[in-house]
Amino acid sequence: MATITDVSKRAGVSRSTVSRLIAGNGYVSDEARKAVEAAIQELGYRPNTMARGLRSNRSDIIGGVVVNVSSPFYAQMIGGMQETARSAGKSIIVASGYADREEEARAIIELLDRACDGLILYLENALRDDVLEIVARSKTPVVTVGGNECPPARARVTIDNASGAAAGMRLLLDKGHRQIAYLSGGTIYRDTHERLSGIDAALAGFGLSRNDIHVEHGSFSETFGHEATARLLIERPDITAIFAGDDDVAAGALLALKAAGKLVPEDVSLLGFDDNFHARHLTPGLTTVRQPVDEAGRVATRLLLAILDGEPVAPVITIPTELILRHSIGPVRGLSPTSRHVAPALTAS
Amino acid sequence: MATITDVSKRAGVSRSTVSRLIAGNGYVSDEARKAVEAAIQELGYRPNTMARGLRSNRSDIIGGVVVNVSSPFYAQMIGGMQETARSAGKSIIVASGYADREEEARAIIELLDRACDGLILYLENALRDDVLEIVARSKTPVVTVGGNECPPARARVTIDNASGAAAGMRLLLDKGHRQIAYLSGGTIYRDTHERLSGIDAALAGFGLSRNDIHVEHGSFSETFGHEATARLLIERPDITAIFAGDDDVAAGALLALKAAGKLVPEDVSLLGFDDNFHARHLTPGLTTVRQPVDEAGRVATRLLLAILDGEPVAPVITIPTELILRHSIGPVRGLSPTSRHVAPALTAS
DNA sequence: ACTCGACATGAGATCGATCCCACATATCAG
DNA sequence: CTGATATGTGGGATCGATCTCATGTCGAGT
Repeated sequence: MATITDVSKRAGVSRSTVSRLIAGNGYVSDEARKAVEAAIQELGYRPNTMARGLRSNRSDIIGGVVVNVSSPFYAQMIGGMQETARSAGKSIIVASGYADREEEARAIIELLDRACDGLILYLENALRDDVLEIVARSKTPVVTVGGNECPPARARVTIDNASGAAAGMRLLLDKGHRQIAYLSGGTIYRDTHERLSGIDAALAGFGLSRNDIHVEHGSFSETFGHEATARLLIERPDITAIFAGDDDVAAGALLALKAAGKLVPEDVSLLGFDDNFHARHLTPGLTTVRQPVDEAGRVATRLLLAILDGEPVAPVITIPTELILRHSIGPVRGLSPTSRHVAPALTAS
Repeated sequence: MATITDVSKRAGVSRSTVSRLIAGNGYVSDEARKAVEAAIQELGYRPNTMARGLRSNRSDIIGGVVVNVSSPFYAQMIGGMQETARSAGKSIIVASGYADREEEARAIIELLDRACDGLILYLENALRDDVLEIVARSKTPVVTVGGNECPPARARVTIDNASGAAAGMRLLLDKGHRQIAYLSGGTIYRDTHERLSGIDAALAGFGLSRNDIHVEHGSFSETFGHEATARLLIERPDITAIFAGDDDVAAGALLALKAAGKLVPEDVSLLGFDDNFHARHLTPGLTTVRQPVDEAGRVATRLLLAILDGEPVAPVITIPTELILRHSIGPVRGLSPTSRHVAPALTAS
C-alpha cells in the first residue's frame, strides 16, 4: 500500500502538506492541492487507520454493547446505530452482554481495548465497580440506551415505558376490561418499574389502583408467558385481558390460550409490548406497544457523535412509544364492567 | 493509560522483555515474568491496539458484509460469526450491502480501510472490478457465504439449497400433491437456481419434470407471496400446495390464503424456506426448510481464522439444511395421487 | 580450556500518520 | 520603512508497540 510519504514525493511536497489537505485544516495552495490530489488518485492512496489512530488517539470506531446481537430486537437497534455512525464516517463494533454482569464487563473491556471513540451501552446489570473505574479513567464518553442507569454515562436514551404502558392499559380499560393480568418481566429491570408506574397512572384515571389488577413477575420470555397464562386460566378464570411484559411473553400467552381453546380476542384480549418482528405474524395480529428501538439506536449514536464533537447534549432523551392496533384486543365480553354478573358464553367466530 | 514503557520501568526490565512476555514468544526468566506480571497488574496495563496494529500490521478485526444488519436472518449469522471470532480474540465489524452493487463496494472498501485481518462476505452482486483489484492488492483473505461466487475468495461456505429444496419438494410429493406452485425469489440469486435444480431432482424421482409444476419468479418478500398467491387462487384453483421461496414469501401467502377463506393445510399446504424467527409463530406453524445460518457464520469464521493461521482449508464447505416439520403441510385433499379415486374427507385438526 | 547451544536481555530502528513550530513570502496599515 | 497579519510549506518529534540483532551468561561436551 502507498503511504503518505509516497504521495508527498510524487506530488513534490512534504508529508505535512498532504496531511493538511486530507484533514482539511491549515493552508494549502491550489497548486499543491491539485498535485497532491493527482498523486493520491494515481497511487490509490488510502490513509492507514492504525497510524492515524495511534497518533491522534481516535479510532473512528464506536463500540456498542447490547444484550444479544442475534436477537431481532437488538439487530434493529444496531441497524439504526450503524446507519447514523456511517454518515459520520465511523464504524461500529458490537458485543453481546447476554444480560450477564461478567459478560457485560468483558464486552466493555474488549471495546475499550479497541480504543473506541465512544460507547453505546444497553446493559441489564449495574456495571462492576472495577469496570466503572476503567471506563472513567479511559475518558471514553458513554451513552446508555434503555435498561438500567449507568453512572459514567454522559447521556441516556430511554424509551417512554411509562406512557407506553399507560396507553396500553388505558386501551384495555376503555374496552371495558377490569379483570386484567399484567405478566411483567423481572423486577431487576428499570423498564419493569417504569411500566408499572405507567399502569398505575392509567388505573388511577379510572379510579382504580394496582391492587385491582393481577400482577405477576417472571421473565421476558415465551416460556413465562405460556406457564403463567396456563396457570391463570385455572386460578383466575374471570380474567378477560392479559397485558404481557413483551411480545415474547405475549406469544407464550397466546399459545396457552389457544391450547385451552380460548379465542383471542373474543374470550381474552391480549396486549404485547415491543412490536417485535413477529408480532404482526401472530394470529390474531398482536396489538402491542411499539418500542422504536431502531430510532433509539439512531438517537443514541447522534448523541454520542455530538459529545465527540464537543457539543452540549441533553442528559436524557426520551423516545415516545406508539400503540400498534392489530386484532388481539376486543371489548370485554358479556356484562358491563361495573356490575359483576356472570357473562353468557360467546360463540366462536 | 499506562504504556509498555511504564510497565518495563516499574518491573525494572526493558520494553522488549515485556513485549516478549505478552506475545508469549522468546525467552523470559521466571523472575522477570513475575516482576512484569505484577507491574501489569498494578498499573492496569492494557496494550494499545493501534500501536500494535501499526507495527505488526494486524488489527484483530474481522470485517463482515451482509445484506442487511437489521434483518433477523443476518443477525443470526452475525451472532455466529461473533461467537467464533471472540474465542480467537478477534472482533467483528459488520456493514450492510443492501443487495446493491455500489453499497457492497463501499462497505468492502470501508472494511479494508479498517485494516481488517480478513473479510467474510455475503454479497448479492458480483464485485466491482476495481474493488476486486483493491481486495486482491491488499492480500486480505476472503471467505464468502451463500449468495453468489466471488473470485478473490479463498473459501466459500454454501448452504445446501439443492438438497433442501429437494427434500421439501419430496415431502409435498409424498403427501400426494401434484398441483404445486413454487413461488421463487429473483433469478439473479444463485440460491434460486440451486433450489430449482433440487426441485428438478425431486420431481424426477417421481417421474415428473419442472413443467409439471407452476413456477413463478418474484422477490424474497411478503408482498410477493401475498400478491402471487392471491392471483393463483383465481387462476389456478386446482393448486393444492405452495412451496414458498422463503418464509417471508410464505407469510404473505398465508395471509392471502386466510383472506380467501382457505384452510392451511386442509385446503392448501404451505412450505417455507429459511426457518426465520417468525416461522414457528405463524398459525399454523410453518413447515419449512431450515437454513442454519448461524452455523454458516460460525463455519465461515472458523475457515477465516484457519486461513489467517496459515492452515490449508477446503475451498468449499456445504452446510446441510434441515426439514422442520410443523403444521402447514397435510396430505392432498380429494383424490389419492396414484389411482384417481375419491379419498375420504379429512377432518380439520 | 574453549566452543557451542540454550537461555535471557536490551538498544534502537521501524510502522505511517499527526501536528507543533519554525520559517518564508505577500499584503497592508501606519 | 516597519511591523503586524494572513497565507503557505517543511522539518522533525511523537504516538506505543514489535522485532531484529547484538550482547552476555551458563553449563555441557570434547
